[in-house]
Amino acid sequence: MTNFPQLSERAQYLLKVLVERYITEGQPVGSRALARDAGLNLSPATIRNVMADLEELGLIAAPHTSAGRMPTVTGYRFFIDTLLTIRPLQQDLIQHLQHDLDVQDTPADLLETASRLLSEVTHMAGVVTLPRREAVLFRHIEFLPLSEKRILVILVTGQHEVQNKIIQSPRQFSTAELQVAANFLNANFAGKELETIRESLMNDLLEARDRLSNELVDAAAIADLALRERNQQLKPFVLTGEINLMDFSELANMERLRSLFEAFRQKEDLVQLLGRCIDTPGVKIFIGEESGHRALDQCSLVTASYVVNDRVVGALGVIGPTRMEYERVIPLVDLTAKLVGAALNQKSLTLS
Amino acid sequence: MTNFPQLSERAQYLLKVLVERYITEGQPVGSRALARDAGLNLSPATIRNVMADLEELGLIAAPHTSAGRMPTVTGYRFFIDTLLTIRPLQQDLIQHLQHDLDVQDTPADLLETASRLLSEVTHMAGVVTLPRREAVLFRHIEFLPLSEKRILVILVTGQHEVQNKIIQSPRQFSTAELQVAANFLNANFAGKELETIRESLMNDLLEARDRLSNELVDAAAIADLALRERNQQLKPFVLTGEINLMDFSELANMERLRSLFEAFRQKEDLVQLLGRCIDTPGVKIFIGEESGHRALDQCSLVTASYVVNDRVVGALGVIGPTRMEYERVIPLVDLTAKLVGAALNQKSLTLS
DNA sequence: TTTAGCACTCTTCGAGTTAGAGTGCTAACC
DNA sequence: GGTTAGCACTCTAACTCGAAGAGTGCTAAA
Repeated sequence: MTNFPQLSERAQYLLKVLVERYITEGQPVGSRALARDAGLNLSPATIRNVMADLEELGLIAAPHTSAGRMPTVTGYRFFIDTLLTIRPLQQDLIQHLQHDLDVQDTPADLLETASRLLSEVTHMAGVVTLPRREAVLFRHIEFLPLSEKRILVILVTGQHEVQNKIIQSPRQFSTAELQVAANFLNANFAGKELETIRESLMNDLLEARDRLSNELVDAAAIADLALRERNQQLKPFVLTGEINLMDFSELANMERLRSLFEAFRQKEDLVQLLGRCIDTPGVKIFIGEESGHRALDQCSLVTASYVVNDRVVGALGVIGPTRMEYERVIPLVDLTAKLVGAALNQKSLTLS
Repeated sequence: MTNFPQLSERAQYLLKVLVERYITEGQPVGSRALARDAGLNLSPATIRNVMADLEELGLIAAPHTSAGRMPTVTGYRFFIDTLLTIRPLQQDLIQHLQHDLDVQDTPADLLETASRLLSEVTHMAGVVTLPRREAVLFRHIEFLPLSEKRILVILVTGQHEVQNKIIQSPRQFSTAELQVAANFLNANFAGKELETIRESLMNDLLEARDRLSNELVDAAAIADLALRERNQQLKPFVLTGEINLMDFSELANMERLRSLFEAFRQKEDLVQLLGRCIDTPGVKIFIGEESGHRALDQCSLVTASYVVNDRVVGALGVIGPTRMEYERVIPLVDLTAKLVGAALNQKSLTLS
């Protein structure tokens, strides 16, 4: 956390007023306007002296000589860390969130809803990572024969997530054979970790191929294909409301916007950034260049990690211009993360 | 099809050259440039006379007095309908498409790939509707108990599509009970139409409640919930590469772009438009305002319907600025539609 | 029918001007 | 010492102006 002990109470207060005004107006704030807003009965000249100090410290800056001042990244940082007065969420908004995030639905739908809510409430972009699962527990598997050697695999994990893919089997299997294989896997491995299952199957296969029943060999072969490389990471997060960002004048520049959207499409930068949030619990904020990603230079990212079964497994947040109403966004992101965590908690309780 | 019999061969040829040049250059075409491009050994003055005629007929227009001419919607229409020389696709591109669209994958992934290919090859936006299924055939169902009265339903249809949702059952069921219910449904209804199954179950239930086994009553109750209202229509098409559209100067306008992207998000306009394509087989083109949707005013849409089992079930295409290389895009869309149809055909052959 | 010639129109771009906003500095004030 | 009025200064935004360039339409001649 940055600190500026050399700043007087008054200077801090004036910085706060300046940032607040800049956030609502979007225009550099001049000394006259600030004098009026502050309500301290000080003349613009006095204010100017203070502003010069603040500029000296790198907290505010002027786009050019004869314009007012606007907060720098450091200025925002200090504002958020020590000056911000969080506005509690309105009661009806809280209820709205609780209602929408409590519906009994698949995890995928829940995250989609969360992302949509974040973007709708803030008029910015909402993002939610899929929960991380170091331990993906096997719950249930189903094989359906398609034409020739193709098999439709349906895999249900302990988190009630359903994945399906088509595999090419080495030879054609009958419905009955596949049923036997699925039954075997379901009966013996429910609740075990996915990778462990594969390994153990492969070991059995190598060690004792001769002594095993044909069914078992088949089951192992298919299971190996079915459990190999899951495609989870292709869609690492849900992003909603990107186009809201077109409405902000500070982003309304084709090149900038293009590279921002390109970053959203490529996903890597955001994944990396959201990954950093998962390490630390609570709300985390990246202002402008703090993110370290060019495309996000003009943006801020307010995130919070969400917790399922006492483990931080994902992060969600809001992406918008640096000039955003942090005092509203922060509690919103915070609450949403808690609600998402709670909703997912309910879901992953049992293997009944 | 529009026709202009009053146009001389020469005038038509000049129109063609003009449109082609406008498409590649993006600038209004003047008489001097057109004279050079046409290679007819005519002076600019002569060309000007012809251009005046073309303007009279509403085929070209000038943005202002002293600029060159550019095609109107009518001009593009006439160009496409009667002047266009289709450029055959390059052999390696054809192979690329065949390869990528032939991979054995789930239908959802196939459509995703098709959309991506369309956008990547054209540097515009690609769109693919999900196949329409009047008759959704039941193939297989699976019930997994979650906490309390919640049940995870996995439904596989005849088209190898996997849907999953969570339902609230009237009372708690054991794994075994659910297994019995699923077995009953799988054994008796595979290959039947989804709605028919629901109706028949409900009828049985009403007519002969007393005489039926408890298992059957339970199975019917759960199946009713499980088969009710599928959420297919929430995602009616796959759209890719929208951000490519930001690179076109004629669309590089915040308001325009914003409303275009908004239309993409709301989906209705596009659904309606693509729906119109499903009625007629073959390639269909909407130029600018022809689409009848404000947001698409500056865009053209080149679509083709795709056919599975001799039935037109979907459409796909490319969205870009009216100024696009139709002679390349048309055969691309055409071929892609055929390949998608063929790939889906293979998949939905059997219930084995 | 084609073409050269020419007057005309319209856009684009840079230069020049002005009005306004806001600053920094200085000197006076409490 | 903190505060303030006054003032010169700077920079932007918006406007005008003029010149250059592109392209047209019309006319009259080939």
